[in-house]
Amino acid sequence: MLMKIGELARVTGVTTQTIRFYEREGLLPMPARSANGYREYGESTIDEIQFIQECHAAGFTLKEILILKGLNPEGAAICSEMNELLRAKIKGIELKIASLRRVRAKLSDLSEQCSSNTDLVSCPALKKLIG
Amino acid sequence: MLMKIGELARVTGVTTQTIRFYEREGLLPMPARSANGYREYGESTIDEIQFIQECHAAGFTLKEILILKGLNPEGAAICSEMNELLRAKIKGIELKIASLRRVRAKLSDLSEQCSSNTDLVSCPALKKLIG
DNA sequence: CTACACCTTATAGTATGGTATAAGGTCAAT
DNA sequence: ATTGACCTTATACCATACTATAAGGTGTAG
Repeated sequence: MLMKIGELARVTGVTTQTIRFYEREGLLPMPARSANGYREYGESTIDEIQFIQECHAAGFTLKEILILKGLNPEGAAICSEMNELLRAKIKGIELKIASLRRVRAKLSDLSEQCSSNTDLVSCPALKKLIG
Repeated sequence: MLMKIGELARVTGVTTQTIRFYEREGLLPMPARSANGYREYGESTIDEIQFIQECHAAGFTLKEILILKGLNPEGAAICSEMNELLRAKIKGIELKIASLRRVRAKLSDLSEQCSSNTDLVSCPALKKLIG
C-alpha cells in the first residue's frame, strides 16, 4: 500500500529528486513520514504526479499547475479562472500548431526544391518560402 | 533601406538586446557596420528574424533553428536531417495536442460537475477525472 | 554646448525545470 | 560487522532564452 520515494519514482517514471522538487514547489503535498524519517506515499500520489506530467506535457508551467490545483498561495483557483487559463493555453497551442504547419510546409517545399542543398540561408528557394 | 538595430527591433517586435543575443548565438549573421561602428541591417534581416520567431513559436529551440539554418558548427544540415528533426517536432507537438485535449476534457467535466468548488485536490470529482 | 535619444561592449542576473554533489542516516542480508 | 541499496538534507550547478546594468561613444536639435 505505502510506498517509499524510490518506488514512487519507478512507477511514475520521474526521479526521486524531481519528486522532492515538486514537493518543495508545492505541487505535491508533504507526505507522511515513517519512524525513520522516510517519506511514505499512498497510491493517490501516483495520480497526482501523472496529473502534473499530463498538464506539463500539455504546455502548462508548474506555476500554472499550482493554480489548477487550487494550491496557489495568492488564492484558490475557481473554475472560471481554470477555464480562462485553459482557454488561453489551448489558444497558445493552436497558434503553435498553426506555426508548426507553416514551417513544415515551407521546409517540405524547400527540401523538395533543393534536396542536395546544405545551407538554407544560401538557398535561392528560401526567400519565396519565408517571405 | 539600411536600418540601425533600434528600427529593426521596432519592425520585428523584438528588443535590441535580443537581436544582439541572436547574433552572438549565430542565429543572425554579423551585420555590416557603418563608420561609427553601428550595426547596419538590410531588409532581409527582418525575414531572418521572422523565420526564427516562427520556428521558435513552432517549438524549435534556438539550437535546432541553427541546425535548420545550416549554420550548425558541427556540420551543415542536409535536408534529410531537417526533415528528421521536423518529423520529431511534429510528433512532439501532436503528443502535446493530445495531452492538452485530455486535460481540457477533464477540466471541462470538472468545472461542470463542481462549478463553485475552489480546490481541485479536495474535489470529489477529481479522482474520476484524473484516475 | 548641452540635452537627449540612440548606439557600443562587457558583464551579470533572471525564471524555468530540473540535475548533481556532498555528507550522512537506515536497513536487510551475508 | 560490513556491504550495498536505499533514504535524508543542503547546496550548488545546468541549459534555455533572454533581460538588465554599467560605462561609455555618437548624432542631431535647440
